[in-house]
Amino acid sequence: MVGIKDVAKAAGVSVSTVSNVINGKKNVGAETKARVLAICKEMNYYPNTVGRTLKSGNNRTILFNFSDFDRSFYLKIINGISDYANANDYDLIICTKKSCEKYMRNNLTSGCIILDEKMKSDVLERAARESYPIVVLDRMLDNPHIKSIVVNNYDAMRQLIQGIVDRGYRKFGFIGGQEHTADNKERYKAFLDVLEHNHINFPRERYFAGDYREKSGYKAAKILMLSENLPEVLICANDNMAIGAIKAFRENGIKVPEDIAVAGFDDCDLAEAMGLTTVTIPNYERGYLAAQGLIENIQGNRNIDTFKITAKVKWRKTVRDRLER
Amino acid sequence: MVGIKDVAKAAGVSVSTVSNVINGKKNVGAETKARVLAICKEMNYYPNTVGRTLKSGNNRTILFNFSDFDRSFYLKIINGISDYANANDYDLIICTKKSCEKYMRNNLTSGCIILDEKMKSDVLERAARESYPIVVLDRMLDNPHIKSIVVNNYDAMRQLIQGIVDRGYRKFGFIGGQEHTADNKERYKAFLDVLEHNHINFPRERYFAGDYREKSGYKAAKILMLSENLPEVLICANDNMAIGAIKAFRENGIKVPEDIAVAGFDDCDLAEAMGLTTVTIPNYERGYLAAQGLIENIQGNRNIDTFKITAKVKWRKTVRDRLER
DNA sequence: TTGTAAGCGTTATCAA
DNA sequence: TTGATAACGCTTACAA
Repeated sequence: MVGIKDVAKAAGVSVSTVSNVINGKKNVGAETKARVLAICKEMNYYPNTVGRTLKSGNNRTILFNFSDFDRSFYLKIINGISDYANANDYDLIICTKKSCEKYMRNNLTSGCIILDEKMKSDVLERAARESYPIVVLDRMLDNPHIKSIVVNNYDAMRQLIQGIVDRGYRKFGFIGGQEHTADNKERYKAFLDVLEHNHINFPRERYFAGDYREKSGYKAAKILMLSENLPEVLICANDNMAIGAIKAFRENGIKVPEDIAVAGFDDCDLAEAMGLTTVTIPNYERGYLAAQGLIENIQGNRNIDTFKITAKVKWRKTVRDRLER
Repeated sequence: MVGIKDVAKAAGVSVSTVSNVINGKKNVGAETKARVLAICKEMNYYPNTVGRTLKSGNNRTILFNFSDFDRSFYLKIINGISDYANANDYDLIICTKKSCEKYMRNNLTSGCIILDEKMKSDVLERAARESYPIVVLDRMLDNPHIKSIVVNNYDAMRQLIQGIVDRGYRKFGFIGGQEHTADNKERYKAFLDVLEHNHINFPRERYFAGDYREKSGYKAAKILMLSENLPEVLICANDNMAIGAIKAFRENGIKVPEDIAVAGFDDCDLAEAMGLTTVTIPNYERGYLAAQGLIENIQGNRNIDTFKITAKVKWRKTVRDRLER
């Protein structure tokens, strides 16, 4: 591998001169500069990031961590991050699982964005420091070097449920997601609050515990169908479960939305194709904002205020107006 | 940041001893080892990858490069790569766009897997070397340090088309993808070969040029509908275009498959939901095999034979048997 | 304007 | 069994 020394030798100058040239320092003669540059190209030389990083620390590189491969909206988030990073001349390293913890400790990167829910918060608290800001998605952390970017699940779910109430529905069913997640709690709380506000009773036996996966929605619907009378509408804490439920209904000859209406949350790819009423989250923008928030903090423009992203209800055909019969 | 020196000082030993301990060398006294380990934990010390890499070169890290965020099967490929890498104690760094070129030249990683079609082949030819093997997906490269893993598009398309012929179809339309890609050429060639073999005429005016995106399928279908008589079946070089075409047909009251049958290629998430007949590619497995091929080569078990992955036809309801009317 | 040399965090060699 | 020291490729004072 050709290194800075080889270039220096070939150009008949010292390594520092080569370094100064490739880093655009202006204390180099025009002639020397041209010669060195020519030789770099000729020898196909590229500075070694590792050597460079080790010395200087700062290297315009950020880290993104995720590990759930089932949710295709992750690609959109990555797209947003990638675009912002590129536009600002930062490199982006993405990693999955535990490698991330390692990279946070090295000065390979100058900061990171965390989406992986399996990443423990206390690890993040320990890794974050003045010279290593962190942005977390979908979780709230109170730390001077960590910025949170979260979706306003509560307001979006409130709008969805109130809209459904306004469309004449009174008898609700609910399939919850992974119970410990902040997402799920917020979504369920909004659901309950709106019903209460409208003096609508929600008996606990119409709550079904799922895990955000399609299968759990399918199973919950199967159980639901055992009961004497179906709810008028089934709210699911995410789209995957809603889709699972719809499949179960169809298999049993129950029509959506004629026999039961269904709503989800997330607006995944399938949601549009299936005509599922849901809540749409601007994922590309979320990634973009995360990268922006991180890079601003890296560059010293400190701002760790939590950013709440607005999500919007998408009315589609799995929920129709009961009053317009 | 706590470094090896800090640990050495705290433990009252030299840095080499600490290094030997954390690398599991056996030339260290049991007592010393225990003390050092305890202090590492206590001080929350993790070796710096950058320093380590700079010195040793080899660092059990591989690189994956992609840059198209529209295709959700990328996540499945990543999942496969990630699982194999993890199981073999390798770190995985994913990067998009041009950062990759940089990382290939450094010894940050020991090899890479390339999916990004925008990555130029000559760059890869230059980067590949004994100590830096490369695996390319979806392209064939003849280089002693590059292994190709490709999908057997030809056989799969042949099966699909022959199956459609067997189901009684004779009048075909075709929407092609990006014309320069190997994928597309192979798929189209198989299509033509099967028709010829069955003595079925395919007039060139029933070929439409697309670009693999949904919109181009939509537009092609719009144009198709201008003609006097529709083909009996429309073959699309991928699912996205097939979906676009189906949307166009539906908007114009043309029923699929009653008025025209449609087939795609890829088996994307939406394909199942829409009942699209297509070809399914085992993406998780593809990623897994790529990681395996790469790591084997890194470890000196040289094998650069091209690997052809078998894809399978998935018959669904957008193509029905014409004979069973 | 250019060169010398120290140092970034680690591992490897060799001597103690 | 342990420690001193050079080396990895680069940047950066500082000296020339």
